[in-house]
Amino acid sequence: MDSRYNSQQTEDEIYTLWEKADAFNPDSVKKLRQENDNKQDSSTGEQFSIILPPPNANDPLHVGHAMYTIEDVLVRYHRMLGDDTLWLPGTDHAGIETQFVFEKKLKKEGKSRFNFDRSTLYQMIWDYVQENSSVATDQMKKLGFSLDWSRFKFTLDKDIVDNVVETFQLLYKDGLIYRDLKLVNYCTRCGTSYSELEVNHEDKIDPLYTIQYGPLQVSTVRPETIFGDVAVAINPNDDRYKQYIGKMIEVEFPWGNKTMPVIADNYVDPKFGTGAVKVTPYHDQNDFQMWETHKSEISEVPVPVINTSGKIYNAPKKYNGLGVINARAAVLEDYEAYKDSQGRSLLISIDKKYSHSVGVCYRCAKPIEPLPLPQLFIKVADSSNPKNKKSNLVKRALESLDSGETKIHGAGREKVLRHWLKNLKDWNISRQIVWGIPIPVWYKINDNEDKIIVSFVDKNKVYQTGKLSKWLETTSLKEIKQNIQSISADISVPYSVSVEDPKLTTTTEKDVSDYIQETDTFDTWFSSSQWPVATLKTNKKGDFERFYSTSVMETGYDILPIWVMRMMLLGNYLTGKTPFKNVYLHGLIRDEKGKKMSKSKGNVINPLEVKEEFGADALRMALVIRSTPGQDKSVGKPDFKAARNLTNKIWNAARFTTLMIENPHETSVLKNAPGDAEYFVKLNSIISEISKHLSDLKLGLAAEVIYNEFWHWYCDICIEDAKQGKISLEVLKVGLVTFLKMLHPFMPFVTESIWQELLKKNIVSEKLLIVSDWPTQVS
RNA sequence: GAACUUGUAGCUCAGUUGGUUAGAGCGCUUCGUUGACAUCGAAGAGGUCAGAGGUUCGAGUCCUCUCAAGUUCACCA
Repeated sequence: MDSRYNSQQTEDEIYTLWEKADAFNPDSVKKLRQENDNKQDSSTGEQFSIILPPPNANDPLHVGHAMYTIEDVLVRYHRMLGDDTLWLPGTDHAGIETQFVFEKKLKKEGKSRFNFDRSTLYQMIWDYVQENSSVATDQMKKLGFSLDWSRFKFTLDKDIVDNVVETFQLLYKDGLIYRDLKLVNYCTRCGTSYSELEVNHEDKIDPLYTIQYGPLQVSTVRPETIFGDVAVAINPNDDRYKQYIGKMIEVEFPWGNKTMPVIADNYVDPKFGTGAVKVTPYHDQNDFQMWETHKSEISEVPVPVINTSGKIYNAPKKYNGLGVINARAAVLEDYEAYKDSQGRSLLISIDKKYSHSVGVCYRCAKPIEPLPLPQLFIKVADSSNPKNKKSNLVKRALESLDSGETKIHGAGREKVLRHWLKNLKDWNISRQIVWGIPIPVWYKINDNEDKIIVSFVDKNKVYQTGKLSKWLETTSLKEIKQNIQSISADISVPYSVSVEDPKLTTTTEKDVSDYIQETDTFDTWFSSSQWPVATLKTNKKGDFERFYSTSVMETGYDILPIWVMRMMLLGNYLTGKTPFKNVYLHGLIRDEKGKKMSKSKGNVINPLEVKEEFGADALRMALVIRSTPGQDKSVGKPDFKAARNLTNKIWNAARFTTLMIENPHETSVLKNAPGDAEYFVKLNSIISEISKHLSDLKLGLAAEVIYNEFWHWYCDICIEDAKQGKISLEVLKVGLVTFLKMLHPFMPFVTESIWQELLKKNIVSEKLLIVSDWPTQVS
């Protein structure tokens, strides 16, 4: 053995050794363990399973992914204990993320998604993802993760897709799906709507304009939405304006006059601005709410004035087609120039330092546009049918927390989760992108041709959009369907939920369908939220019964609401059982100074680079040692270096112990030295301590204890004592074997590599450390 | 406005149901190549555990308040 441990030389070789033995597959581990030392079956009969949070299929790993180490430590520990252990890998299609990246690529080539019909675009993205799909999985192997690759799943695998669609149908049957025209959070750059969880809020300073509004004055930061106004609102207790309540007022605009009612609503804060608010139902959430409650007082039917491209429409001609920012400028310019009949300006004042918070796209940071779109929603807290316990998704999830069926590990995160669950709004699951699972909803065409807007690429590869009725005059339905980009059906159009065209199943006529399919796809998180159920149901027969509920879900606390919570909603709904008994939420990885990592700061750690320089074991140990769930963790070069030094220490301790056993000196005692009994007492207490910490999911502590005991007890004291014959070489060997086993989950490569050396020298008998027995009390 | 988290050695952090002289890594000082490891060993300096009060035989650990930092949510015409 060399005097130094060389991680580069051994790691790949060791991983191959495990893979060849099929040591990650629970179906072969039992046999492997028996063969390992020709022993009795030492299975515990317990089951232990973790579903890997699927990384994006087309992205390389970042440090956050290296935290999968936590899962690997648990899995390796339980495998050695003799539990029936599964760690199931997969990757995610990451709908919006991936399409966004792909569109960037198209843009570079001078193209856009509007050049392609849906199926062509889908195929292009598919190919693109396939090209990159092995990046993430290869990297996971480099870090030593003992994932059962034979059970690998991709979120767009056909069986997974079928499963997700089936869930949707179930939800629909249970009355938990509805289609409604609501204001959704729409990003006009990404071209899709988002759920409330995907909107970030940023503080911004924008001018606040106060304008004359009939006899009242109102303040707004968004004058461009003024075309969509249908009323003015004041607080019911505001004495200044009481006389106007319920009255119609005449409002003068630079482009003409309009009469509208004054409504009274408690939402209006009399102390803010002038105490009067213009009501634009289709472009502001609060206005929408006010409109809904005061519908009977407002005769005018609101119209949207901003479209999904962020352009003005349904406005006076000169403004139509302008982008939001340009429209704002144009409106202001006109206000500045305009004088009313008495020569006064309608623009009263401008507060240039007005600070407010603006919802922005989590993906591209562009301000979110609240737009009225018909979308599909999941009722998260349906109480209309108390008999059907399943139907209140939120309640079920809360119950599983109350009963302890689901335990949350992570400083204070359970409270956060409960808060989320209690305040959760219905979940918008429609996304206007191609890269995802198509929604199995079909709209009836007959009698609704005027209510369905279609966009498609025509014969000449030109993007066309308009009412279906208009296009059917010149183009066949078949052709439109083949080249479809998107459709938008009015909320009044009847629809069926079906995988196949509902008409085709009942008619003998070919291609004379009376239905057209929704072009929206599911929110990626809708499929992700079924991941523990779907991966096990679509895998080897019996896997679901064998491994569900899973033992641990380990992920970052940042996706607690967006993912973990939703898995609880749907997992419980689908199976009546929690998808995971424990949720382990790791903290964010920060740099050595405790600063957040970001590309602009240049302090991002690439796990693969760390692996190259210090070895995978060092990376793993540095991340796990002294980590606590829910708490952020700082790591930097000194930490990797310290952990790398540990690999070398282990290597040398093994080397030297072997040397002593093979060439005992005169001072050595082979067996029964005076200190042996006391030594065993200590060793036993270490074994119990480490085992307890690992069973309790206290990995940071387990790692720290084993580090200290190995280095400062075994190496510094025991080896020195053995040199002087205070303890025997026999027990020193037992100690080495025990420590290698306990270190293995954390540092699998160096320990297995030493083990193979010891095997050659007949110092150990079990053939593979990875499937060896976890140490029990020695005597 | 609210909730949550954090405050322990120069730095980054552990501290397991309250229980001897409060720990680690890095850094620092002084020694040291005697059968492995200098990616090492030995010895050592360094902490009124943010502050104040309380519960207790006993508090870094539990409770209350104060101060500070961070995160998230809500509102924003």
